[in-house]
Order: sequence, then structure tokens, then C-alpha cells
Amino acid sequence: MDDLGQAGGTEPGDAPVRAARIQDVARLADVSTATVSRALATPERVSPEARARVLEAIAKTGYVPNPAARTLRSQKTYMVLVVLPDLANTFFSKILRGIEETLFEAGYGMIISDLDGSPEKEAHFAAFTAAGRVDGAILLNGHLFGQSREGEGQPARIGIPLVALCEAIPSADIPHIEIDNRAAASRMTQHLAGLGHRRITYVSGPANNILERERFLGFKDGLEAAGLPFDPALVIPGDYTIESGVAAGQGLVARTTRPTAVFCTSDEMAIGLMRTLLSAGLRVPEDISVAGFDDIEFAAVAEPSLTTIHQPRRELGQAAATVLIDLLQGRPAPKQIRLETELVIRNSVAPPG
Amino acid sequence: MDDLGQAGGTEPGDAPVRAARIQDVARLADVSTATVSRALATPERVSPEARARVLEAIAKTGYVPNPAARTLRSQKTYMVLVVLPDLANTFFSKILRGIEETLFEAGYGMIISDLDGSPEKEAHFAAFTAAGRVDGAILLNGHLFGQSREGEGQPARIGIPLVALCEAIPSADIPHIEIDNRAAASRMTQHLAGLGHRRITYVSGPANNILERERFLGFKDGLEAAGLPFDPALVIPGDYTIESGVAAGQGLVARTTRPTAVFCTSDEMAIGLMRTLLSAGLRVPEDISVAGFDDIEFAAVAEPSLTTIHQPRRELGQAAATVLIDLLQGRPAPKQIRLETELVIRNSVAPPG
DNA sequence: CTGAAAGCGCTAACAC
DNA sequence: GTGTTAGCGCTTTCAG
Repeated sequence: MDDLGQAGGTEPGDAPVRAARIQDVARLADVSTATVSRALATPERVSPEARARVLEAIAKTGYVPNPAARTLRSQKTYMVLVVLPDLANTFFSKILRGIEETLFEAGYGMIISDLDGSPEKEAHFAAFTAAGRVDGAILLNGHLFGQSREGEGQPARIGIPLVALCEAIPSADIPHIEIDNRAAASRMTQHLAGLGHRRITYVSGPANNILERERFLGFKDGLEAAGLPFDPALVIPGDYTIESGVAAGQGLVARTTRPTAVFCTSDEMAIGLMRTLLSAGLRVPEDISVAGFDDIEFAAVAEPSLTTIHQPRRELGQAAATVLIDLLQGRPAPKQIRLETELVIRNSVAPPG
Repeated sequence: MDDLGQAGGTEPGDAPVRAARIQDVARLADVSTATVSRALATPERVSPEARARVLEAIAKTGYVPNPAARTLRSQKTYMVLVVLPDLANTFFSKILRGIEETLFEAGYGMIISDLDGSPEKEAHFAAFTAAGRVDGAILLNGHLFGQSREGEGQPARIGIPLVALCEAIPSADIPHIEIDNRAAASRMTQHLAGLGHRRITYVSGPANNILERERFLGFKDGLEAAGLPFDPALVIPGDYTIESGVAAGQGLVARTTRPTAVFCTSDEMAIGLMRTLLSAGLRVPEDISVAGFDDIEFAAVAEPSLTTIHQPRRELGQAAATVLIDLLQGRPAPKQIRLETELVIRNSVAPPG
């Protein structure tokens, strides 16, 4: 590694440092540049002797192939774009790690696009992608480039493999890795109902969000399975953030008749909501039960610890990366993968009063 | 955007779709490829008429310059590598966002390297960098490539601008963006002492970590300023994670004589520690005060809410990116930037029982 | 202000 | 199994 960025074979002194090129290696190994290239890409097609000389020359020169040249010629970048709505959101970071490690093992790099709700950024990354800077993309944002919301407008045609992660993209025919949001939400709802809760508040995700729609459907499924009526007045809008959980909590505190349980569709909201309830002198779960969704790191150490739905975040990331790599390398890949969730029972939920 | 990835000017039908190249634009605008290139890079050196024709042809063809070709020729990638020890750590995500947005505005892309404690990954990214895939790098991991710990071995020579963020790199002569960890830790310690605490436990970061060293020095400074002796028995080792906070809490619970206050050098540890204390029936802050460091999102909604040191994370990221961009574009940049921290007083700290 | 032409460093076709 | 050669698409001299 000491020779990085240094031309090989010559002066160790202060001579102008120049990166070794394939020519330098070829000369040193006494073969053609084509053989050097082959020794690296398809070693089995090169004689053992030549290969050994090439390898030695590479070690001596510290040669590292120039990726721009390689990309220009082979039309492959070995880069994958990961598009996500919010990099600062805890929920994504572990998924990202799962993606990164899988890509890394397969020799791919990861470029991150934090959309941050900006259409300008989206256009930029669409152009970026179209320009061939990446071989494929993983979309965590629930829609294709240039398609602000489902149905509206034609998605730009991007000629590279795409994979949707977490948020399915309804109109697009691309592989999709997800959990069964509807079933999980139903399960949590039934858990609450099974404990005896009859008035259950639902704190939603952002309107029009596909996850939200699934979870909301699941909430209603659960209610129905438990023989409970659905009361729209019991729904509080949220957007998965801590702040919206705090706001939902404030609304609850202000009311005279309160639900006995609150199902928040993200742990962030649940933690923010519990905080507000506690500050107002209410007890959780004695006065009011609170459930979350996601099982982020902080759910287990919240006070009280949070009953929630566990999502295998790292595995979701790994699965998405694996599917994309298969696609990139021309292997068949499943159209859909559903990973199992788990109901995690902790201390924020108890039978009513 | 509808034309992305489609050759321009010809059939709208099912003809083989091919991305437009500079040649296509040149032909359509009736100029040479050189003029197209100049119209994009140095518009002032092209006649208004020619420029207009070129722009029109670009719009018509949906031309996007091929970055690989551009990089190969100009030796610039417009990509920046961000090296960090742990992508899943909450502390980094907001910093990352600050970096990303600043880079984006300047037209640079971001490639993330999650080291994850793996020397193999480190070697890979060193090669990656040496291969010229990025124009510069921001290092959040406290050491240079190939330099496992300060002092040991020669850092690989990477011929590109580097910026250290948060963790200074002692032996390296590169710009450094940070907070005054020592002063901040001293301030918190004095705050605790000022409230009347005499036995203050310190939960450390990882051994050999430069942040840890600074904060530890600050802790001792604060003790000294308050006229308190330093007792090594009051130091508990940690590593900034929730788990290590939980472990530290268990150690504390098991003791017969306990400190009246605990200064955790990360919010994650503080939250994990509070959780353990609370579960054991101890009250925070009545029985024991707990302070954190960083002011992550969850600090404000922890129960009790956490007294901590606020770090301007987004601004740190922005500052690092700004310095790097200045360097990349040949402008002078400061050798060091120190951003202000703030003592945030919430409910986890009170005078001793 | 503009065009012709020479590569940037590599891989893939094609010959042998 | 190996070498020769022709580009990948762009920027950048160098002339004019």
C-alpha cells in the first residue's frame, strides 16, 4: 500500500509521481496490455507463467486500473445508486448498512441520493442515472424518478435495473423487497384488542404513503377481526417523525375522553408521544398504552420500553442489494421478497385501567 | 426528462434506444464537438448564436455528457468519498446530510464508505481512492488509510485533498473541522459540580479514541476547576453505544455506594444507562443525575429528557464539505474550524438528593 | 471565436 | 494462449 499512486520501477526519490498504467505493467511483465487485462478479468485464459509475471509487475508498480477508462470501454460502473427520502432518519441507517455490506462484497460501490423532498434533487439524480454513472438503483422512496406520485405522469425511462425497497412502487414492474405491513399492523391491533382495549387511537404516517395505506388497512383488519368498530375520530395524522408524535400526544392530552391505547405507526412517533403523555402527568401503560412500529434501537431503551413490530432492517437491505446484483449480473431474481416481522412485547402496553 | 436515455431527433417509435453523444448534438447544432464542449464548460467563449443552437440541440436530444469519458479526459470525477466508522450510528446521519447537501449544491456526488471496523474494507477504499474514483475525501474515522492507529506505520500517500471531521488526525497535516470537545466536557463537569455533585462517574468512549481523550481531559479540567479530586475508580469504560451504556448502568446498580451523577460521553450511552437505572428502581434525577453528550434527536424525548452538550451536526457536515470543495477548486481553506457547542439543560440532572 | 485532431487508459474483436 | 488494433465519448491543445 505504500506505493499507492506512485509509478513503479523507477526512482524512489522525488521524481514526479505518476500512477502506473496498464502499459507500465505490460512492459515490466513483458506481455501485451491485453494480457494484463485478461490476467485480471479472466485469469483462466492466461498461461500460469504470464499470469505470475503480470501479478508480480502489478505488485511492483502498485498498479490500480483506472475506473473511468474501464467504465468508458465496458459500459459498467460497478456503482449502485441508493435513493432515499431522508438520510437522517434512524430507520434507514441500518438498512443502508445492509445494502452497503452486500454491495461491497460483490465489488460494487454505493452512491447515496438523499432526496430531502426536493424535486430538483430528484431531477439531478435522474440525469445522473441516465448519464450512466451507475449500473442500477435501489429505491426507498416509493416512486420512480420524475413520477411525483403514483399514477401521475410517465416515469422517465431509465434503462438500468431497479429494485424497490420497503415502499412498493405500484405502477412499476420492478422487484420489490418488503415486509407485510398490513398483516403486521393487524397483528398489533389485535394484540391491543386482545388485552381488552376498545378505544384504540391510530397515529398515521404521511398521507398517500404506500406504507401508511397498508398499515391503515391492517389496522382496520385488526379492528374487524376483534369485532371492534372503526371510528375515524380515533385517527390522528402523523408523518413518522418524533415531532409529529409529540404533536399527536399534545392533542391527546387536551382531550377529555381519551383512548386507552395508541398505535403509532413508527417508533419515533411512539417515543415522542409517550414523552408528551408522561410530561402531562399521564402514566404509560397504566393510564394509556402506547405501541410502535419498526423496532429501532431506541425502542428497547425507551421509558417505558416500547412494544412494537420488529422489522429486520439489515436483512431488508441485504435482500434488496442481492436482488439488484443478480439482476446486474444477468441472473434471474424474484419479483417480490417478503421478510417476516415480529411482535415485540415490552412494557408500554398493558390491559386498560 | 421524458427523453432520458433516448437518441434525439429521430423516430419516436421502437427504434433501438441509444443515448445521445456529443457528436449527435454537434451535428444537430451544426458545430464541432469542441464547440459543444465549450458551450457547456465555458459559455463565455462561444458566440451567443452558436451557444443557442447547441443548447437547443441538447434539449432536443436529451444529451447528458458521459461522465466516464469526461473523467478519463479531465481527470476529475466530481465525486467525494466520505469515510465513516459506522453508518448505523445516529450521530453520523445528520452530519452526512449536511455533507450531502453542500456537496450537491456544488455539483459533487457522495460515495460512502462504512468501515465497520474492517481493515479489508479500508484497504479496498484506499485502492478505490488511489484509482482516482474520487476527487477528495472527508474522514470521520480518526485516521488515514492504512494507518490503523496514530503513530503506527506510514499512511498511504493519497494524492487528493482530505478533510478530517470530528475526529482530528494527529499526525496528518490536513484541515480539521471539530468542536472543542475538551472545553465542552469541562463545562458539563462544572455544571454537575456546580449543582453540588461531588462523586461524578465518567462513562468513557472507546480507548485510544481521540474524542475520548479530549473529553476525558475536559472532565479532569472540570473537576479541577471545581476543586474536586479525580478518582480513577469513578471511570467506567464505554464505547458510545447504547449497549455499553446499559452495561455501565448494570455495574452502577450492583454497587453499594453510588455516585450522585453520571457523565456519559454520548447520548446513546446516557439513554441506555438511564434505562437500566430506572428498571432497577432508581430514580433519575432524584437518586442519580445523568448527563449526555451530542444532543441527538432522542435526547429531548428521553424520559427524563436528557441534559447534554449540543453539537451542531448538520453544520459540521456542511463546514467539512465546504472546506473540501474550496480545496478541490484551488481556493485557500482554513486549517481548522471549531464550531460552538451548547450546554442543554433538561430534566435528567438535578442537585444531589 | 471555431474546427481538426490527439489522446485520457482501458477492453474487446480479431487475427495468429 | 497471445498480440495488434480499434475505439468507448469526451476535453483540450493547436491552428487558423
